[in-house]
Amino acid sequence: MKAAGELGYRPNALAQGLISRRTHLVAVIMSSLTMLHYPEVLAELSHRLTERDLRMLLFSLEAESDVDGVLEQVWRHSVDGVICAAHLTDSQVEQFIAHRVPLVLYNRLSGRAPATSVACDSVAGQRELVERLLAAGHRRFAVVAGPADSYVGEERRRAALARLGEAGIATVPERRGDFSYASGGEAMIALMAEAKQLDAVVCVNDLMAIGAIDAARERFGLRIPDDLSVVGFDGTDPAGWNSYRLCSIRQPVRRMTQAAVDMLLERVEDARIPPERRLFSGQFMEGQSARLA
Amino acid sequence: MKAAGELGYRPNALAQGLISRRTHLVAVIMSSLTMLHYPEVLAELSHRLTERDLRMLLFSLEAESDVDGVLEQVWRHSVDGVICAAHLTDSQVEQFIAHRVPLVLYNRLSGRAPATSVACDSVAGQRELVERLLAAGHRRFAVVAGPADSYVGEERRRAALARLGEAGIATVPERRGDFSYASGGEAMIALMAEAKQLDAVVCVNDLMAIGAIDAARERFGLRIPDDLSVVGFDGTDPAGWNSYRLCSIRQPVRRMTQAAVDMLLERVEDARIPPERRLFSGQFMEGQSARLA
DNA sequence: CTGTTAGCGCATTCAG
DNA sequence: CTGAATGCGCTAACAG
Repeated sequence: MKAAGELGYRPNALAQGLISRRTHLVAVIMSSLTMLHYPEVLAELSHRLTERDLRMLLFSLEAESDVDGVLEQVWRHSVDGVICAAHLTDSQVEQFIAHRVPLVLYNRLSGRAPATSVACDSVAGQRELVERLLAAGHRRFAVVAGPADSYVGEERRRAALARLGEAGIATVPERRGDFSYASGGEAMIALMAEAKQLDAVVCVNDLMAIGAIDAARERFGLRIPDDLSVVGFDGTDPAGWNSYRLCSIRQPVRRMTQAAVDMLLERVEDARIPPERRLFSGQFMEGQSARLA
Repeated sequence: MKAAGELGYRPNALAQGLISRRTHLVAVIMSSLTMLHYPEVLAELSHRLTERDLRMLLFSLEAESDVDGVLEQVWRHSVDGVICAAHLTDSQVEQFIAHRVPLVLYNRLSGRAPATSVACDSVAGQRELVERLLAAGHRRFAVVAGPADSYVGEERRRAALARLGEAGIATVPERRGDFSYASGGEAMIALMAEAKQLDAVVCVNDLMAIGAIDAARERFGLRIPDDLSVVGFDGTDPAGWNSYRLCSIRQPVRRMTQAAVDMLLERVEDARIPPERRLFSGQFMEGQSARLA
């Protein structure tokens, strides 16, 4: 043992993994890495994994259709588990059970197939945002939604529309973006063309809200929040920049990633632990992009 | 073979790697994942690696001192090669040679120990920025530098000061930040306190430039670029946002990551290929944050 | 060309 | 408690 250390011996992780059936590898699957909120998630995940003596095998998807290719690699590398922040079909979720690879879904729930997941409560967060806007007297709303196939995007959109419906506001102009800055601006411009007058624009993520604000200011000379309120979602760094001071819901990324890693590791150590869903509340950030009184 | 495919057989990557000595694993080492420029690099790297049938083992550093721990893991996992965007000491670079693991440095050069690297030409880029500012008549400059131990940060800082020196401008107030938005704002405030009057602030990255602009506007009511010119470096997404339209140098991330992967793979396939340095020119982005005429 | 065997570097078992 | 044998799943070299 001492001689080993002295001459710089390192156990070979491949051989160890091959025989012990524990590779200390966790695959992380993410859709769009550049989507502003994900870098923070990734950084936190990386640290939480390292703390637990796990290594991260990162897969990012150019198109959602690449998932099968990624899963192929995942099986071959006999990872200890997978954290997935991309859309999985029921059949894909079932493959994890078949391959006996523990899975934790990040910020999304599974469909029919039950799976362990950790998520930020989009519904509660989105309702709170709308609620506050309503309380401040806003009546003419518009929504900038995400792609129809985005889980969180749709959840937030529906939550916003539902809460507006409860307040008797049934017709709400909508536009879909792709979560990007540019699409937020385009949505804003389209909405302004459609609706003569707007009080508040609800965007399902911060980046589109930022794009919307920039477009509202530049194209229409609107003052935020005096002429128009804009709210976002996620609580990313740029949301806090002076130029925006976005009213948003901050996801507790630290605790969520911690939970994801903990839940995954539990199931690595005991595969019989049943699926579990953990929902975290987001924190309301008042900012200055919405008139709230 | 057909029966194999039918019953869903997958070759075990561990066993393959153990015997063939090719794991198709590439370790990517990055310092601060949240540093705005890196998510883009990471996304590109991921795609370029996937194209070449390689998987990414991602290590992010909380502190630069973690490097040794990371390298330990790297050796154990017998990766095919490493792409490193974090600071390495000469002794660490030499360990790669000893372990016969090909290494490509990203946006940094090695010290004494020769290593393959790909980088964006900071000196040329920074000189171009300063040059244009000088040509437009700016004389009273300030510099917002990065941490003293950052390779690119120092390179850009020295390039800016050198070019200013050539123009006969010897005394330039300086502040160091940590590349973050907040530190850019703080540096701006400190510089305004020190210098009575400023024409241009040269920031060594976009994020600090954005922070500086926000602080200049909010704390001092300055109009950019009428009252003050601010330039950044990197050409990240937020630099292009309407609120900033930063004058900056865009790094050709796509080509740089492509080159990094290509150069690495060459050396995986033939370990005798000698070290090589590839320097890419950044592209000047005029933006609207600097008065250039 | 198909079928067998050795061994990659370990952990785990068993005998001594 | 120390030491030798077995096999994880594969590839490569070998024999039939």
